Amino acid sequence: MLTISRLAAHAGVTVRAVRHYHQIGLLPEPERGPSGYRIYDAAAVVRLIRIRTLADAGVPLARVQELLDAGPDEFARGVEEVDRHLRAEIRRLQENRRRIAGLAAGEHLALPQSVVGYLERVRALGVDERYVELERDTWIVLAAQWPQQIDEVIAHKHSELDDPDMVRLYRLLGQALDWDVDDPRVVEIADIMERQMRRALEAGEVDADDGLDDPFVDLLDEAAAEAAPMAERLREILQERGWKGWTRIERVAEP
Amino acid sequence: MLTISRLAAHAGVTVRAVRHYHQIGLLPEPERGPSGYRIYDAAAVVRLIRIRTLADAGVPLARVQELLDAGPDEFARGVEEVDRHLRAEIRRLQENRRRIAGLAAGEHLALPQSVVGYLERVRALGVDERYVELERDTWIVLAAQWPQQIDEVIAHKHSELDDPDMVRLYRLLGQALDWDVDDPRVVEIADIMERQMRRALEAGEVDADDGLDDPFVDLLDEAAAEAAPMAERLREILQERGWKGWTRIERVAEP
DNA sequence: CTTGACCTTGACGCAGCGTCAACCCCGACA
DNA sequence: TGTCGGGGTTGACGCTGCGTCAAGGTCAAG
Repeated sequence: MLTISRLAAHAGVTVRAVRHYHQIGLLPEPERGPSGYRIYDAAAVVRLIRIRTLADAGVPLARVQELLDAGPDEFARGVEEVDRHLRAEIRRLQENRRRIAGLAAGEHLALPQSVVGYLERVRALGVDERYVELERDTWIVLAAQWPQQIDEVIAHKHSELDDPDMVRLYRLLGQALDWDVDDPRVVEIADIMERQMRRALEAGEVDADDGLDDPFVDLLDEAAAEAAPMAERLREILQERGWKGWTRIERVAEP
Repeated sequence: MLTISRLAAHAGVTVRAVRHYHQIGLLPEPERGPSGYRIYDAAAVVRLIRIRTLADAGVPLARVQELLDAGPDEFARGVEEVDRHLRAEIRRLQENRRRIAGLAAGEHLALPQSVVGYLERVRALGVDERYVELERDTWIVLAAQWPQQIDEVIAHKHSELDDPDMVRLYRLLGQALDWDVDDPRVVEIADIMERQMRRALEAGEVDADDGLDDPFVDLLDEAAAEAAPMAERLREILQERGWKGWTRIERVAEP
């Protein structure tokens, strides 16, 4: 005869768990002794061990119930399903581990390796850290939007950085965070941007059907603009010259 | 400007989850429009994606809070810990998969491969299926008790089966389930058992310090005895000859 | 002006137990 | 024989991370 705590110990579970299994009918209530104590036999140990084996594998207790009370064929099918579930779960965790791996390197979360590498290159150019952080946040959102295409997009951004004109642009943007609203140097930024936008447009690199909806693009532009006082002035200049957009380039009018 | 459902969609979570994060202070409550609607900006999307990245990795929300609001060093340490946790979880699931693998082969749950193989051999000898199930249940309990040593124990049981005397014993035990209480053939079983017990004792195979407590051994014996009417008679005969025990052999008196 | 799709707060529900609380019981020791 | 420590009993609330009504107010389109 076993008391509840000895039963639990033999099966490697807690007393509370055993009582819970009684409550939900997973383990039948045993006879009681004259004192009201539950009195178990060896069969209860066996059943309890089976329950734990399935439960440890992540099977919900309700399903455990079904499986243990089912015939051998239904049971076999259930076990196969459990194994599929385990495999899927393992894959999910491994995927998460890969994603987590990038941030241990220092970048602040939720970015694929490729983007982290790109940001590091930008930082190495001497671009202001605050600007790098702005870019980073935009990339976090974009990476969530296009989990597939992000590596390709980043590869293209990398190639853009081979152009010294683009490097100069980044450096200027970094400095521009501290400029006054009417700093005249904003014109140089506008010049470079116009060159680059024109080049991109001619190279057919501008893709209007990028999976982003317009209001969302506006929101990203707006967020970027909030960071620097001169942004509004830059927008005006570019608009006068027939350009619109930041996150996504758009040609709105011929000059 | 984003409404809650568009925010949720951009980050790949449910509206309910976003509200939950507000409730627990994980995501700050944004401004409200004149209608009382929440109005989000791009920063909220970024924060929300970060939250999900950590939460998907199994980090409890309270810990997510701490990590996101911590400095980069504390953050790095936290991420490393998360990775350790992920690795441990993956190992646990893989271990469960191995355990589950055995039962897919048909045996009814909670047994290591070695035991499944042993039971199959016994079954192949033509031993009654009901008796095999009795053995199986005992092994489930024993395997839970000695997860390490079980393979060794089973290897020894395998070698015992090389003895035709032992094979005969198993077959008789299978048949004996249907015998009457006073069937005279029980004597043959007792004879074989005595021979085997004596042999085991002389070979030094009997280990009193096996990690099982006495009441538990008695319980297992009792459970086995309940299955067949002749069991009690068998016990008496063996006791007269100075033997005790079934699950564990004990010499109680010289003849 | 009506739809139908959104938004709001508030509340209860779920698994799988952990953790009191308040009480009873059993065996050992003085 | 009392008592003491370590069992047992039921009952109830707590925890995480939301899902899911309910009972309304709002927004944009037709």
